[in-house]
Amino acid sequence: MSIKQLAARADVSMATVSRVFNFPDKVSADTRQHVLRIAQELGYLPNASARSLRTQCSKVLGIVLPTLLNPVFAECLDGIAQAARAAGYAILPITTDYELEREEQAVLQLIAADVDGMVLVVSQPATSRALDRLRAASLPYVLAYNRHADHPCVSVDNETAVIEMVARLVALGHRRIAFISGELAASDRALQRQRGFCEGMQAHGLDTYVCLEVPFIETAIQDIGALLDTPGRPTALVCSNDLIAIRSIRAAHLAGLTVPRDISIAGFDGIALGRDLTPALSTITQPNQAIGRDSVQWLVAALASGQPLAPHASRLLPHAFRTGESCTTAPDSPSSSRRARVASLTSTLDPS
Amino acid sequence: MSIKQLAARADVSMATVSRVFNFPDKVSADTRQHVLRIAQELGYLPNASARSLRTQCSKVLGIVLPTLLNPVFAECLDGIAQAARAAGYAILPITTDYELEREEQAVLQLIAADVDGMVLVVSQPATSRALDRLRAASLPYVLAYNRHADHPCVSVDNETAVIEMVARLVALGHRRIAFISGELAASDRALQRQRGFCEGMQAHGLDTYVCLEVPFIETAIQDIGALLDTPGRPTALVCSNDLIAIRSIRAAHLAGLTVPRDISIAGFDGIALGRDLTPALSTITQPNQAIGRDSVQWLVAALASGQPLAPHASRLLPHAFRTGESCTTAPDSPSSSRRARVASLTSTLDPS
DNA sequence: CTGTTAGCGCATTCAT
DNA sequence: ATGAATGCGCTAACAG
Repeated sequence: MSIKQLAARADVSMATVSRVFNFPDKVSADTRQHVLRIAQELGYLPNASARSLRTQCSKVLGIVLPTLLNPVFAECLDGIAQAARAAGYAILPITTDYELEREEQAVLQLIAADVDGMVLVVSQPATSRALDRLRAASLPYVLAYNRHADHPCVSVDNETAVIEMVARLVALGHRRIAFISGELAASDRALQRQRGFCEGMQAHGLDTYVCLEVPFIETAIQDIGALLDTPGRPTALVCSNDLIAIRSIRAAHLAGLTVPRDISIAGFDGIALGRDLTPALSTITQPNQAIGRDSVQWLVAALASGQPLAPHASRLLPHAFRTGESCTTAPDSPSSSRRARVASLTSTLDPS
Repeated sequence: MSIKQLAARADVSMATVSRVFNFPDKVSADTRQHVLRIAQELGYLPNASARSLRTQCSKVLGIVLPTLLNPVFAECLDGIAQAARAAGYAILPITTDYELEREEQAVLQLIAADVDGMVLVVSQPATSRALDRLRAASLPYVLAYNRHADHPCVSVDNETAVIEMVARLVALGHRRIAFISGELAASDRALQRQRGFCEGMQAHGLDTYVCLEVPFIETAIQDIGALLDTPGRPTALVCSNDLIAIRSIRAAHLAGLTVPRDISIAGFDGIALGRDLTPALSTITQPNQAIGRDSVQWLVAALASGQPLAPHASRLLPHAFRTGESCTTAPDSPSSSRRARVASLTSTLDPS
């Protein structure tokens, strides 16, 4: 079903049909109804490829994400999809599994696919070859979760968030606090969060702290278990993301520890599932859907206005602290009375 | 950068350039190298819209899913993305939030987007208007998770799986078993699973069972809690999916019950996260990524061969039982000794 | 308000 | 092995 056939059936010109769909106002009400009726009958739908070719804009956004298996990015993609739909754009998502080579391939494929712009989550904006390609093609893009002065970014203040989380744990009496992260080289977020942890600890004069990197999910729980099996084990863990926090809770359980009675565990990301866990996950929440939504809206606005996306206009969205049940006062802390523990179970003494 | 410009720079015809990319063998090695070198320099990438328009095939697959916020579909989409990439296809995913109207809109949008075929998860294949549209457009498609004699489907045997799960729980001494599901009308899977539950219970002469529908996630935990607060409360719950199982564990916790000591809870779906939970989720696993992968491979094979997708060739992928820690012997069962309970903690007495 | 025409970038005849 | 010409379906000038 092409515009030509429809035009023939409706006994009007192709241009009129085109106007009916693109500028309804520029057509008399009569002919508009007429054309629409026949279009309905014939099941006519304007062909996107032809339109893209002609207008040089595809109404498609390329999306580059590390993975969909981490709910953080699934939630973000959900936000992206919503915003894109609202703005009349389709999305073409590609996952990279944190592999730099695939980031670059993804960008090349999306350029070839004729996308109007991209939203991407890369590992390291500073050194990304994918971004070089993007600039070479002078395609508009927004980075989500990443943060870098030379690129337009939508993210949260990872460093400050973790500094604040450390302060909360310290206020709960914790002194031996460890930081658990995935592969640090895999993302700038992980590095920012670790930096925040170190700064936060030093700010409280706690300079002998542990940072544990658990690169492989297969062995993560064992590695964390080993840390918890030491005599001077930490009384609290700050985890670089919620999935690691969940595994840490499991590691603690396998080590015979109860969360939060024996050890407090905090996450980062605010995945929705964390609310439903037992114990409910205490975590730093980012507005994942909003990060996706805002990235798209900013990109679309730039596309519409023709204005370039200015890196200095990058947005930091607010983080927050979700009071769950996985953090409470330190076991050896003076305030760690029975009353305090019971209260923690009702979520009132969580870091707040 | 168009083929014309590249041809001019390389001092060959457009046709030759086209051959270099589509039929490298039909060009002499010399000119091929020459053209490729210049293409590299100029950063030439064949334009997808133009190619689609010309060849009438876009190398894009439309994907229609209920939501990405349930890890089941995120995992499935991951499998879809992998298989599509391997076959040289891009994907255009749209989520519908279980709304029939949006299923239909999605299909129309994807038809207009010129996709070569679709993989979709619909609510009710039997009555789906979206599928009508698809047949009207005579576009190849495969249904994932759905199961219906008139459509090509890739799914698991939901009914049998739940029957078997009931048998396992009965073998563990459970008699008062309840079934918890989301909105039954929202999907054929939910109905199949419930049917399996009823059959499974009757097969053991347990005809007084409870089926609880918790349509709204906001109140789900409270609704389940109410069920658990009754005197003759169930000793085991079979949940229609893993997210509900996780919420049930929480509901049990809030009701002062410990899982699995006081109550056993089983899920359905096998989301990866379930392994890392505490207690690890006992659940019926489906091969979510494989469901996505197989759907794509079948669709792509049909596209390549021109053969239609025969509904009777629908595939049932094998389900399995993941032995977690959320199920054990019934509290009032004779075999529910201390030893049995301890063993259950080490995952050896889970339904198996 | 409506019709005619040209061309977006490419793959594919048909020549050579 | 290579080149010239055509049209996929559509929109945007321009003409009327």
